[in-house]
Amino acid sequence: MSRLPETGAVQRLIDTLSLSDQVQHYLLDALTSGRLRPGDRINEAELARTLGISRNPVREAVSGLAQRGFLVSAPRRGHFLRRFTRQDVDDVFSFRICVESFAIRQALPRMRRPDHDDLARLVERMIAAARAGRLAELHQADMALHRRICELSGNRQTLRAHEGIDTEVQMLIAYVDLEREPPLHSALAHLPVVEALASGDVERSVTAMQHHLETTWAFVHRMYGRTGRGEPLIDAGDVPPSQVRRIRG
Amino acid sequence: MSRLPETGAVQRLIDTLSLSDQVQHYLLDALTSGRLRPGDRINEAELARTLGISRNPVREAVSGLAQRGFLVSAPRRGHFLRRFTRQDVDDVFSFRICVESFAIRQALPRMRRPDHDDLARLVERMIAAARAGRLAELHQADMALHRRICELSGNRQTLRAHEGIDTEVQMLIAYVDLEREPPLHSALAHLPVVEALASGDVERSVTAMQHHLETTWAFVHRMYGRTGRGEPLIDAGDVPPSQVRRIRG
DNA sequence: AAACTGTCCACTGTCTGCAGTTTTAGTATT
DNA sequence: AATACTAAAACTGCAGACAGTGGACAGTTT
Repeated sequence: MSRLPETGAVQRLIDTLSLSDQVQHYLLDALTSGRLRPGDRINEAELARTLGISRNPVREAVSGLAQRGFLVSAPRRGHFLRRFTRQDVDDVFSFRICVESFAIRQALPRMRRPDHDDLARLVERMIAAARAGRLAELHQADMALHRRICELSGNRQTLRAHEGIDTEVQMLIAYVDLEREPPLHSALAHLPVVEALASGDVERSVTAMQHHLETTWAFVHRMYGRTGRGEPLIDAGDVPPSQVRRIRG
Repeated sequence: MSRLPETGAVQRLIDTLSLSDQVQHYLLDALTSGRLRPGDRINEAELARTLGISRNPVREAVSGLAQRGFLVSAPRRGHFLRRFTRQDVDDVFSFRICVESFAIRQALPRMRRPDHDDLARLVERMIAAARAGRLAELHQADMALHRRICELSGNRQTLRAHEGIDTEVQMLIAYVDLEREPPLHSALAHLPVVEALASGDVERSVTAMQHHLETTWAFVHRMYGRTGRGEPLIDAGDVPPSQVRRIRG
């Protein structure tokens, strides 16, 4: 059985992802799509059975998501989807403004004509999608736009940070299936940003982006009950159901 | 035997971390202390034997570190400690400035007298350590100071991002065992930051911090060979040794 | 009725074993 | 001697299994 020379290369294209990675994507999709809801428990064995694989890849995937902060782990009890408080919303969005502003500052001086065209196309796609009522595509192009700006910054740390934020934002808006901004409004909101970028004016671009993000922030913020900006910083939101264990009095 | 009210807290001290977590700490220490050098391969089986445990916990730990970006994984070939380029240094430090400036902006309005005292004590400890030549303690207090500011910001995203940056910085400076800044100079450099914070002036504080970080940046930057800010963004530094595989023919 | 105790079940954390791939060492060939 | 080829060794990725822990429930006691 002479192994073909290309086998290696072909393989690399086919089986690119390990089972663990596939499980992670599966879970991330479940998380960001709202199929899994905050507080939900991840049952490793059951998930393994469902996917028809052993528990090892599942464990690696789940443990990775926990380390990245998307799940909370309770030793010997399992992993749970995070709960979110109003403070989490504020933390994520304020930090997001910080990161994306920084991305613009680094990206703009490096951007060339085709890059600007890229962004413009994305906005056009958003508008078209919004008009046609294709919300999924609108949402996807939205993320792509923000991500692209971070890519253009050329700063890997920025891009990495943005990935985390992005996932978190999706989780935030997934489980309050919100009447969000009117789609078209949401699409048009990106226009000033791209135009400012095209003008080459850094400060104007940053301001435009900040304004856009603050608007989104406000929409999401409104969905979350009063959970206390002023509350103690106890990691409260994260306790799984029955961990509310009585402190005997 | 009536359980004492503190039982919960005590438990948390007693019940040992999972093996995976212990392995991760072990590896993180190896990474940041420079005991493992860039390009080094992690041999799961060997590590498991060394620690006297099975490969599963090791795999989970390694996989987690890879997902957090501290190791690079080559499918079916193993995990390797990242290599760093000059661009990595620039990315990390410019982003660090972004994050810590943001941390100051959020932290300062929330800081009270005891918080300022905390920071002041840390600087004193640094100076004392520097004078006494206790470099490890100096280094530790240094990290604690920066971390404390992020904690005081009350923003979990900021704190999380800082943890990643912090680890990366330690890896950066661990493997070029550099003749760094003179210890005392390094300690004293934090004084303006803490003083500015105490004055309550946000902009002055941010400026002081930026200046401090830029100085450190310059020191580290100097250690790294010319690898090209202008080079393509190919993830080049990360290819493990023998991946330079011959293209037959 | 409330609280405590003991038992049972489900699940996590960990271990051992196997298959397929990559790497390496050794051998043959030019 | 250097290169191409081959066979063995090593390692990763995954599967299956076991032991110990935590949670739920029922029975008992105050």
